[in-house]
Amino acid sequence: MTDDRQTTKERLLDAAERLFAERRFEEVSVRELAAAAGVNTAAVNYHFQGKDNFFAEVVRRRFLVQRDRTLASLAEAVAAGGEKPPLDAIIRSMVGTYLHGALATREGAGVMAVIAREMHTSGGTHHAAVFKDMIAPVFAAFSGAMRKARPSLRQDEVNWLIASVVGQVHHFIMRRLKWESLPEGDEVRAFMAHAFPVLAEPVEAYVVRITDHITRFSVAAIDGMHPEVTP
Amino acid sequence: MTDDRQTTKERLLDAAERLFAERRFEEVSVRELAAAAGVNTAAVNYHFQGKDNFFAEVVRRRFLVQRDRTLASLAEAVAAGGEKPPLDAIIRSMVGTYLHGALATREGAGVMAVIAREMHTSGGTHHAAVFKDMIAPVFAAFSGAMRKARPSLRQDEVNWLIASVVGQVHHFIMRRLKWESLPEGDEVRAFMAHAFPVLAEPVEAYVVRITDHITRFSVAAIDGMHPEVTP
DNA sequence: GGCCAATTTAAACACTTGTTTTAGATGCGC
DNA sequence: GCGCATCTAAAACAAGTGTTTAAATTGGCC
Repeated sequence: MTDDRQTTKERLLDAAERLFAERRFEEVSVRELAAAAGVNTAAVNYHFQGKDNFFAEVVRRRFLVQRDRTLASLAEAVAAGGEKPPLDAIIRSMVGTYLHGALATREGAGVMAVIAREMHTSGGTHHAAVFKDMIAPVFAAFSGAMRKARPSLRQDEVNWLIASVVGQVHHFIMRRLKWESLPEGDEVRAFMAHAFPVLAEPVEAYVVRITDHITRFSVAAIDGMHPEVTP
Repeated sequence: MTDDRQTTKERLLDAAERLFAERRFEEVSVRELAAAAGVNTAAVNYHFQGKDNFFAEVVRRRFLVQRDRTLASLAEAVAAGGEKPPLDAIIRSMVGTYLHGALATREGAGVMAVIAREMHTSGGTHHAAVFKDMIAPVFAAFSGAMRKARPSLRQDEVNWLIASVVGQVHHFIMRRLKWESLPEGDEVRAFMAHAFPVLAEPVEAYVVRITDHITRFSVAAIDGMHPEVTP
């Protein structure tokens, strides 16, 4: 091999991360993965014993990093807030790191997009692992932080609120990904950009702007639905 | 043919509506569609000139009905409110009919699920038509109604608010569809039902409950972000 | 250098996909 | 009954899938 700076295994994982970011599992063929990595087709099966395992490995390699980043950011926001951290900071932390991880970071982008997509599908072998290792811990941490910020909230109320926040986050992630996937002259793309000029801005600006909107929208909603009893 | 109560064309359309409701376009094969309809495989190509056209026909047959139902419900809510219809009624109408159409009606369920899914994918030939005929008019009507209810809102502000509402709606639709697609003993399913007991209830109850939550959440958010100037 | 295991390669395999072909059945006006 | 257009049927087609095979190459170690 002329370029020995990476092993075949690593080249495959990197190429897969890139391809799976923009197309779903079934839409990317093994031959295409191998070609993008510049390796032989059979390498996928030799090193990973099948496409399924390979995909699982691609996801697993990155998403724990992203999860820990999210948890760390949340923990920081909680710690900075003292005994009763501000709700605003908690939601902003969650939404911000999630959006950033899903759209702006080169490393995590693929995986987060995968998760956001797989969340919305029946899913094969992977979904149990993704749920247990990624979604459940983040959900638990988010939930705990919110109850610290608003101790009067019941657990089931918190669950509803989180669902509304996550729904918005996913929607804006998908909206961006869809927009990016449309060709330059597409009329739908034009329509979207007209209604949402922020789509045309660089991804970092998009993330900041969306984070701000979701945070303010959600905090206002929570304060309105569950007003704090001011002594 | 022994059962002449439906033509081959109609049987195909009905079967397709059913199958496309739970699996995406590429996941359902022509052979399977034909088998489910009890017709020959080649019938799809004979009557519809290809799988793509067939799919487009399946969607088009129903989604205009759903669109008109949504617009009618919204128009009614606006009309009932007089000069300045209550925001609550408008959002409840939109969210309610959308959720109901997507989850509870046997006829529209498939198509709405398709749209909710296709909204979040690159999409092939269909997406332009879906956007122009379905999403754009509904968006315009929703947007107009909201500006009637809150005349002080600018158009771009309304767009942001609608995005947050729609994001929630899609999320709760997908959550239900995902839950229904999971097998009885699945641990993810158990986790979801534990955090959201309403998932275990009949779909009508689910729709009502979700509609209420999204409406109250969103109205509180809008009132909090853009308080009305009370003279 | 020579051996052996690990890796890479090109080819083939078994299977599924959407579509086309070719022949046959059916229904209807005359 | 005949003729004709419509429809259906089974089979074949070409292309693509994930995977396996079997030979070739590589790289380290004695």
